[in-house]
Amino acid sequence: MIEAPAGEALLALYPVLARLPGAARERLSSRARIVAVPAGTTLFDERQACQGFPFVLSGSIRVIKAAPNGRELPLYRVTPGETCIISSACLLGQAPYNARGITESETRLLLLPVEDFQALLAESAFRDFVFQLFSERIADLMQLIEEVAFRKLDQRLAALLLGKGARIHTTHQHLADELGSVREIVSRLLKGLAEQGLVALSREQVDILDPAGLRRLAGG
Amino acid sequence: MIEAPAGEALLALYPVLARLPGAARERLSSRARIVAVPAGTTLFDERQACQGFPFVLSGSIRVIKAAPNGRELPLYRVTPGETCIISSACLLGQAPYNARGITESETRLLLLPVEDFQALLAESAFRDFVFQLFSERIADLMQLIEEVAFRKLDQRLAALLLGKGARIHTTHQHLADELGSVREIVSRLLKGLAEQGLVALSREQVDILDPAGLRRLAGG
DNA sequence: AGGGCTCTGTAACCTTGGTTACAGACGCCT
DNA sequence: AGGCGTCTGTAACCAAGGTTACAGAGCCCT
Repeated sequence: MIEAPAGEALLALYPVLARLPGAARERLSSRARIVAVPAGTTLFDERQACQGFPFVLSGSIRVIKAAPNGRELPLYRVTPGETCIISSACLLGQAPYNARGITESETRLLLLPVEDFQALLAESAFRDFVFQLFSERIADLMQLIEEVAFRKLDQRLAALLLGKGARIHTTHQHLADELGSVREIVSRLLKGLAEQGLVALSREQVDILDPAGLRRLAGG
Repeated sequence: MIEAPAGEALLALYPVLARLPGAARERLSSRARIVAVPAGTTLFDERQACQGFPFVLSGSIRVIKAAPNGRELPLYRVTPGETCIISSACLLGQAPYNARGITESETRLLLLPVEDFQALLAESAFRDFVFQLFSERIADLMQLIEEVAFRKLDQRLAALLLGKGARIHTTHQHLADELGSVREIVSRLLKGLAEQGLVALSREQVDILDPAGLRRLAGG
């Protein structure tokens, strides 16, 4: 059973749930349970059957593809108010997961058992909601495929930096993880960017000096 | 208006349409039109608004991502009975296309105008159908991302060959196209496979000699 | 001050895959 | 037979990115 404060938060983040008929909401609140997991927890993994459908209340889930040799490629993130399309796809297609989901920070989520998710899908409002997220994510995945297949790493790095504000607090290792590459290469490329006067480097920090230049690099 | 024979074929390929209420079927058959397009026609392209939703009656559509330098990466194929998730996603998200669709052979399709597709989505049977296809394709796209990001070309080539029977009638150029690579590399790799006794090569033909060996290569 | 941790810089080297540039092979048509 | 177009083989070269292997630098803690 979900207590009032959590229920409020849930409805604020997922307004679609407020539009459900009473019975569906009853079922949701009686069957789902709230879990708090620390950062770095693996919520699901490749070839595993889907145990439940997550609504993220706080924190975020990082969904990645892991290579046999240990490298990883981030696919997307699930933040509060969003849903995880891989979970939806698995539940819909009765297929096992084909990616890994890891909490990025401490995360509170509402976990809905499989059968109840199926039941919820009978509600057209909810179905439309999931549908909408689906189509947005598809576009993201297309974008990702394009980047991985066609863009060079310096372009991808430039694009990544542009999405993070003027002063970025991070490590080279972390940037490499976000690109699915390795630390040394990112250091090399960052040095190149610095030599072109596009960024300035210091410990755990990257300052964007020339956003327009970066954009030019990223877009070519 | 769709004549009876085409209507029969449509219902046979897309049984979900037979389960629609009368009004929806009326609308479908009065508003959709049948088009026959020759092989190699570009049906839609990147950054273009979606003009209609296609049901494939015969032939097939090859959906690809095109790189600025002219190379292409196949994303998936739409064959009779399937739907094009990119089209669905565009229509749902009001976004422009982010890939290119080209007929692979002479293709007959039923083209449904945007508004009518939206209306059709109100029918839960149809929505479920699209949903299902969506989730299957998502899995395919994940697979593709994994291959492009992590697999070496010889592994991908091996996997490609395995999906085509024991005697494959094709050109190196065509195989390269399917992998998003170039002819010379495919020739080189095929030579390698032949030297390992996995395949035998002749003009426009590849014979699989050792499927188990190929599988081992593809899977590692 | 000294030890230990994380983060960064960097050089040498290797593998993969793409590019360029031909030469020959096969098949078909006239 | 001669000519042409497509398909294949192959070699030399190149660029990108990954791997290995260290050396320092900055920081925190005791």
